[in-house]
Amino acid sequence: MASNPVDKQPQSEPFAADLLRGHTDTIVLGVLRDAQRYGFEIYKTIRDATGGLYEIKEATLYATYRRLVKDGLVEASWGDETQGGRRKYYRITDAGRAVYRKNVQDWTATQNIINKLLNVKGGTP
Amino acid sequence: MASNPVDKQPQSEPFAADLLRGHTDTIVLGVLRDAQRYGFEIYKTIRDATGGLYEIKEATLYATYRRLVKDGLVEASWGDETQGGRRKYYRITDAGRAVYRKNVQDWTATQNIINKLLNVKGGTP
DNA sequence: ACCAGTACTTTATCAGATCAAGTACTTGAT
DNA sequence: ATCAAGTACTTGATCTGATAAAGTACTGGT
Repeated sequence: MASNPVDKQPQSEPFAADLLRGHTDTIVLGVLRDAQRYGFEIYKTIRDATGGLYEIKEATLYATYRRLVKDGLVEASWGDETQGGRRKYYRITDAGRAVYRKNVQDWTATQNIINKLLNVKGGTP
Repeated sequence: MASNPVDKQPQSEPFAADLLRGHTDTIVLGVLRDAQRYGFEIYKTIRDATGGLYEIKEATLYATYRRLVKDGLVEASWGDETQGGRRKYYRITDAGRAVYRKNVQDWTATQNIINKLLNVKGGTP
């Protein structure tokens, strides 16, 4: 009677972000490369950049911001929205740019490694 | 005086495997696609496939095997090395192949997403 | 006998992502 | 005026997966 529990296949459920684990810092640094942005703006930028296909959760991002600030890769300061609606702005530092460049390289290497490993075809031919 | 603490740059330290977090299962499934293998063999295959550049730690892999077996994606059985030197062999199941295919697709999508996000150039041009 | 390598295992720990909830303000609809 | 929804930020608890560190047990070379 088709009691098959494999039923929902929502075609494009928001991505398992765990696949990106370790890359969030780099993604945020990338978004900050050319302009300062406030936290929620970064969140929306990432969310919208993939048409909602992929989303990094707010909690994840705000934790990331804290980490990046602690490590000196970005600087933070409150905007002067005097009439309410506070926004905390983030700017990338020189150290942040250096780390960003390195991480992009590592990411390229990682892609190559995984692509290679996923093609491992068994013994020597 | 060059008291710069940025000194060591070992050219190619074994990779930060955390960059692959979430992909280990898929990599192992990939190695098992065409033949059954024992645990340590999988470990060496992965280690050697990248010339030692990248290594998934034994503890990580054995934990992965357990998880894959629990989820029915691989089957395990002891080899009949009667004179000692026990080896536990792993075989991919049909469910495992299905998951592998799906994961490879997800991985491709993930690459596209990250590559896109790392190129986010700011506002509309 | 000893050491290095093969082969498997367990326990504890850590970082990063997420859940769930909360605070506070603004704007649009009724 | 009030209410819901969106903007914007924050916190604490929890989960997963990777790792360190240690151990067991066997084999082959010196």
